[in-house]
Amino acid sequence: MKIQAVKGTRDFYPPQMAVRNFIVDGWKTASIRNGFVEYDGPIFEHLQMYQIKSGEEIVEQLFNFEDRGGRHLAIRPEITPTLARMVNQQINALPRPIKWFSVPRLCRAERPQKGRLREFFQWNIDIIDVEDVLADAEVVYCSLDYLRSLGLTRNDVVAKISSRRLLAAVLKNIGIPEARLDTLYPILDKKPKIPAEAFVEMLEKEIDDSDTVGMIVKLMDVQSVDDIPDLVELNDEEQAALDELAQVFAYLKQMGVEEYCRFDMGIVRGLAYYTGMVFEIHDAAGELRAICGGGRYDNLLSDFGGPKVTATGMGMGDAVLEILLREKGLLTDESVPVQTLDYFVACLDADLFGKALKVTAALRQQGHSANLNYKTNALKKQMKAADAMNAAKCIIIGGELKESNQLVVKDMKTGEQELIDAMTFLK
RNA sequence: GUGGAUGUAGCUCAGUUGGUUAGAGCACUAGAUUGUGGAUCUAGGGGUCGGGGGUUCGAGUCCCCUCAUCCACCCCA
Repeated sequence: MKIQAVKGTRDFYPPQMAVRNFIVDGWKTASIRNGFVEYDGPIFEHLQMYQIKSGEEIVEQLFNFEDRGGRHLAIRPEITPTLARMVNQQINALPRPIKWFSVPRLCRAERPQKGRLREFFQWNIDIIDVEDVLADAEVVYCSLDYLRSLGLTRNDVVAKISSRRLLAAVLKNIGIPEARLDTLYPILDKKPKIPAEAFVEMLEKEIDDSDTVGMIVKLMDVQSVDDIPDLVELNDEEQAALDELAQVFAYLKQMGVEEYCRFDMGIVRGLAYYTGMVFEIHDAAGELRAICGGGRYDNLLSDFGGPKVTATGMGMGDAVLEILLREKGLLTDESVPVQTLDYFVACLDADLFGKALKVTAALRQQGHSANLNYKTNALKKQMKAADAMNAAKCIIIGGELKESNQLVVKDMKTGEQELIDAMTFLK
């Protein structure tokens, strides 16, 4: 009976683990560089927690189960609800603003596809209790900061930024009732992914008035924030939303990443809970799924039973990122840092094996990484083993130990070797 | 849930109009070489040809079913 890995999961053999660590370590380093501190929660939560934000239907997309106490639980498909729960629990004790990051392992019961798996890692950063759009700009900046640190340039990636608040205000202004907005968002979100005619067709199904449909199409094609006043007469709410978005861009310019950023009315995000700036970072060619996405969600904490505290954040999965980095030649199996060994201890004579063990243990005791062959076979074999483990130095225990209590220490890189008194290692 | 493609060794793949005991390269193990690593050469281990059924004297090859994987759709927190 041969059992294989579960659909949509990956095995991380040492080479793949090195790649994963490369990505995850980069995320953590970028987070810390940008002033975020790490948190984590349990990998399963009450099923109900995911229904608050995403509705009843979400259940079929989750791995859920009942525990022996009859609790309905689910493996986490995202960490934002956990974050909301944790922050709410200690809201009065936490120093503000809260800038937290996490790299949770998540599971979703979806059909696997390119860049989309059933188990994956996702870098999350969130800033809580900062009303100023500076927090939104910081989230975008931090995402770009990481991508830039990998060697991706403005020719490789683009941050597409828009505003839910602006979109809602404009739609209301052209006569869309507020209650219709939530059904419209997923359609608008699709616009960049489908042909223009299909987009119009979908809109016409929802909206009877063809003038309104035409206006929406025009709006969605707007290339710059400055063009919006030409299309609609701005009311106070629209003006405020527009100013706010302009401020996001102003901050990003001050931080020197404006050439990565672009206004894009087509960035809507399917979910209802976004309240302000929304953004996605895509590969410049637009061939892959979004590398990351996020935005402001000022109502989430109160939806989870907490006080009304503002929040903004982003999530970046490892799957699309890895595909992009490999395509760009910024990640190969050879380019990833490999695990190395400080000392490999080779033993030439079975009689001396006890000494070899002693030296190895002493090296470990001193804080070095050290390893040895379990069999005393040909030196050639042992050198090969040392090489395979990326040993920096190889200690050879042979006749010199018997004759003058000395060991051969070979530098594996230069090939040079010297005789050193055994006591140097054994003390 | 829908559609398409693909399943032969750990990996990448060959395998003729159906014909005897299923092959190569890489990887792995050992040896050439009992005191010196990445190379070379030699040898070895490793396969119920995804699984089941059918056609046939005979199936890796043809037919049916099934399972799995990948890709696209749906969805995408």
